[in-house]
Amino acid sequence: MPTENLDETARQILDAASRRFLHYGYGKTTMSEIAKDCNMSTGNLYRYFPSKLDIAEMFVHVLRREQVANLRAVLDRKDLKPREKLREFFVLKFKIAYERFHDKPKAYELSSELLGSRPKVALEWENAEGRVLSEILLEGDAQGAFAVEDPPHTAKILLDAAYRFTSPAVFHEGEFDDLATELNGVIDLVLDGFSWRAARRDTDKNAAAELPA
Amino acid sequence: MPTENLDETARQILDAASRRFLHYGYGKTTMSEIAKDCNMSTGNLYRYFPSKLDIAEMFVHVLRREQVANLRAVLDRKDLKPREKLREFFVLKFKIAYERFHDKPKAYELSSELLGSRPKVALEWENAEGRVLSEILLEGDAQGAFAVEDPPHTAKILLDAAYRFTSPAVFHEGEFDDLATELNGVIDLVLDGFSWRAARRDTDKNAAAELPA
DNA sequence: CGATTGAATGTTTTATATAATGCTCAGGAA
DNA sequence: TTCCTGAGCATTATATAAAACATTCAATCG
Repeated sequence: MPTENLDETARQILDAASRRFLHYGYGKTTMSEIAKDCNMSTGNLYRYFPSKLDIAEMFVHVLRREQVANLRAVLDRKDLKPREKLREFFVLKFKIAYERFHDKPKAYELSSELLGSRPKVALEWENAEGRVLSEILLEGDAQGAFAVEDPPHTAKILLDAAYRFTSPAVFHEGEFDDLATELNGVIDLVLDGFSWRAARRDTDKNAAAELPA
Repeated sequence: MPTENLDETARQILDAASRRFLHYGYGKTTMSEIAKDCNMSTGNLYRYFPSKLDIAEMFVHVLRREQVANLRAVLDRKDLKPREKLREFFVLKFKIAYERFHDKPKAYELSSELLGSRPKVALEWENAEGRVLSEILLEGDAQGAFAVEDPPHTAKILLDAAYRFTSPAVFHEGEFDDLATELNGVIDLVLDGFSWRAARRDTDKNAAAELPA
């Protein structure tokens, strides 16, 4: 699992910075500390990263890649039917958001800081996850579990509906189990919506078969 | 429409404070300014309100009452069917949240300030709106449009699903029309979910009728 | 010549001093 | 007794000075 296609020195810098970011937070780690950890001067850091913020961006980029990979793994599970995959996708996304907020406050602080000054990063993130979700929808559609005409659009709708539970920007105050129960309630309703659409598509198909132009 | 069952003097104080809150924001209005507007001393303010924050709380309480009344008005509209009422409820709630964020930044600031130190206020708010939504669901259930076993619980689920668009805590960056379109997409899916549940309940009923124990 | 350094620079954070503000209360007016 | 005042106290916010910081670049190294 190669971290990135990065120079050896750049990797070293990123590792040192990552350790400090996680332990002390973005604001409390200085460039000279990172440089000292790497036994080099501050000036040299700038040969590998344009700025401190770019180191942070690379840091969350790595985190994000892991998360998207975890979400994509749901797609490959043979033991789950499409509807179960959909549910698992959102429960996992919720878990990730909840844990990061509660167990890794420094990573949360870093994300906030970054998203404030680099809004594009959030968009890329959403798109990457939207693509995974679209694939789940497409697979489910092929197997007749969903009736999805425009997977990317429907994926967006679903991400909206689960926003409360999965957005890194929302403050999660309740207990994990309580929130998870509510999220499952939302998913139940959404899945029933898909059931209705699938059933209606079938009746339309039958009607078309009975009345060929 | 009596503002509150408040003392005349208390009303005067609340009015003066409200004007300043809206114009200058909570942080930039001082107790002595409010007192001066009312031609009284600062000390006297405390005979009517325990603290500045309590004046603010009363202020948002009044705002909230208006909003909940507007939402409740949807319930009484004779020209709308239950499903349309449900959609109108959420579109209106979205409008309120969007406009307050964009057109009344001071009121938004005040809400944030208050919700930070008085979390209970937010809960009361949610509950009041949940009650209105429950009534819509109950009415729709009676007319066969929805199949809702536990209206308060389902109301919570629905508020969760629309959280992205209706929460006063979420930053609304997109265009109004784009967000409204997405919200309607969520509602479409949710309504299809209700259609499925209603249809399923009917078949269950028929099955029970055909097989009387 | 590419890689690295570390002092110099302008900006941002932080520490400190100062002013403003929320709130209390002993007393006065009605 | 009820309502109100306004100076005084403790706290919070603002302005200012000092320190730390991110970033640059001419000079050095291998």
